[in-house]
Amino acid sequence: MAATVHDVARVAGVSIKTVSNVIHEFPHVRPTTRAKVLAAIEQLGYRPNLSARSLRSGRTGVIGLIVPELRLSYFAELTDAVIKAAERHGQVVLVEQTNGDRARELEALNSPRVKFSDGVLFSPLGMGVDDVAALNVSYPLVLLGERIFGGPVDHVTMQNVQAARTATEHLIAQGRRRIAVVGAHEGEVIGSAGLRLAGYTEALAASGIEFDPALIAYTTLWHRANGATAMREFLATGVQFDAVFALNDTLALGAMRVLQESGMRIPEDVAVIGFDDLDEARYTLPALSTVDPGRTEIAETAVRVLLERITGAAKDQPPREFLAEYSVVVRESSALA
Amino acid sequence: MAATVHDVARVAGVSIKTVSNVIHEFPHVRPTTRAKVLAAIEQLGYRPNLSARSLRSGRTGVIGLIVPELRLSYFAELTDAVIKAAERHGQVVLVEQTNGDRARELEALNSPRVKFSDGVLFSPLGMGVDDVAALNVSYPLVLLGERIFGGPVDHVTMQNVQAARTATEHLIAQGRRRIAVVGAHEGEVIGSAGLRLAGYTEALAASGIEFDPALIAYTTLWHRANGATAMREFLATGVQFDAVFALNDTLALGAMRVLQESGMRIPEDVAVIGFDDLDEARYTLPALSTVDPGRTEIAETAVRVLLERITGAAKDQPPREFLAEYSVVVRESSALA
DNA sequence: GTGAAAGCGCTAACAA
DNA sequence: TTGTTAGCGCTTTCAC
Repeated sequence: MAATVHDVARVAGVSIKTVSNVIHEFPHVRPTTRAKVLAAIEQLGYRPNLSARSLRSGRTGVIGLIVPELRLSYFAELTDAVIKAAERHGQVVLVEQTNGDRARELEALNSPRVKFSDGVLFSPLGMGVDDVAALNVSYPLVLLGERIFGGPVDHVTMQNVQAARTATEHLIAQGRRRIAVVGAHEGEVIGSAGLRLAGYTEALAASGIEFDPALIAYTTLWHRANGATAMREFLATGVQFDAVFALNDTLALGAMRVLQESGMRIPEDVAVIGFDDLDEARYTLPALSTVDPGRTEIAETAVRVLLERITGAAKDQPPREFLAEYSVVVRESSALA
Repeated sequence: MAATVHDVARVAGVSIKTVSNVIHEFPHVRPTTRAKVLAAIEQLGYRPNLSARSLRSGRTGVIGLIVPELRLSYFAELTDAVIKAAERHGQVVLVEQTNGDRARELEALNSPRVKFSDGVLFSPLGMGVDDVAALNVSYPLVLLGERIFGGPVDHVTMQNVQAARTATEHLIAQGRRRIAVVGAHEGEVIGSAGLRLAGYTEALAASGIEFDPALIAYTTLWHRANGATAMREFLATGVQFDAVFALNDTLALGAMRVLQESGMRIPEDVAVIGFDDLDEARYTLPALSTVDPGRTEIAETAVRVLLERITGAAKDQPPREFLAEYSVVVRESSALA
């Protein structure tokens, strides 16, 4: 079996307290003693048992991250950023996937498995404002995304409405007037789709452009295939448009593919802009214009805020709301030379 | 503070053993007693402390996954598959990133943080055969990828040489003779790049096509930008080619973009095939032909094999090698209508 | 069918 | 400067 502090102490000829002192780099240990202990640790291949340590300390050094699916590039890149941010704080990340399914999200929140972590970052997709009560959990929880606002926990998110409005204004500034939207969710008000659509309509209104329901394509999940399907339906109906605002990059890529297949030129015939600033948006042909929603900042803020709750540093604070800075990234797909 | 078994026992008016019996669904508990205990659990919001439980049981139910970067789609999709496979076995996954950096990989193997898990799935990129000794760790470890073979641990990988050979043969069957390679690693023999290149040369030899070093592009990391750069260099040198075998899909996408920019038609002028079968390969324009290396099978096998080691079910087995089934997925980028 | 008590490996208060 | 010891919350053996 694995060596314990007792084994180390015995081999080194000291007490376990001394071993502990060495491990924790207590200042007052005689160099010779320290050397003996280190030698014993080396010899036995001793590794502290983290279960025991955390039972004692009440902390595990693990934070949970609950996301829909790593297959969705946005969440892969978010998870990447969260792991890196956590690492800077000496924390390690346990990742659970919910598939964006409401029932699984609710279950994940109550799953004892997640209790291994000191706290949880939660990015729901299926849950909505009606489920806000489910966020009342007994462990530190930080909410991500835009499904739920005004909940009982800290919330880190992006400026969806503002950013979508700026993106739309960019298209309008390019002289576009018939701007199609891909990826709306029927009847949604809160949520990425609803908020981004709101930003779009705000921009139209501010420019005196009439909102045309025929230009709004509804999809369920934001997969590439849905962007493609939505675009095929636009083309089939014969509705005229000179720009596309895809509510995320993945949809944009699917839509671009269909536009190109049909012989449309991007951006000459149709300008396209996405949302998320995925790595791949930079390398498509044409390179995809998009909105950088501040993903890295979101990850860093989320980890920092969660740790403030875990350590109690933010004990007396009411639930807080953090908004990351966004920027519109103009690339080839929306910029006439 | 959080409730413990003692609190539950007190509220229910029973002993902690009875509480434990209820939690573990021991058969011989009187229904009325059981109900009382469940009520107390509910009332107190009791959740078992997993640190204590795992200290006792020696198992955490956590498996570690060490990968280069989730930003690389291949690893995002692999991680997705691993989490899903682990979930089927009631395990949860702790993800660490190494950036593919050798030093960080070595450190991750010895990091006590990873010791929280019962065992580890390790996918190195920077380490090589010379580092095989570092795999001698004191916890269950399963190796993924193709950087190290014949190590002291179970290894789950793909049939790189065979699959690359089949992919190349597919291009040859389409009548291509000047097949460029994108993504080779200078001097590498073991590793995805080396093995896939070997499959390529095998296919050429079998068809009596001469190997032309001018057709091999070397890159460091397999990012899209490198595929693009490699292709630009090909075009600059003026070397003739009628097909491209990109050693992974991401490189293929970068290369395709440059080919299209330069006015080449895919697949008429240049056929392109990648490797990995990423989700996105299905939705590019043209849809990318690729090799499905059996990622899901790899994830499932890896989790199963690791659990066999953790539980001791495979205690007496020597290190084993598992190869997933692969298949060439022919799409538009390599198939003349 | 239920209770009492030991101990998993570690940390830290207290003693020496 | 180092040693002794009491738990952290849980499971489980052994009594009752």
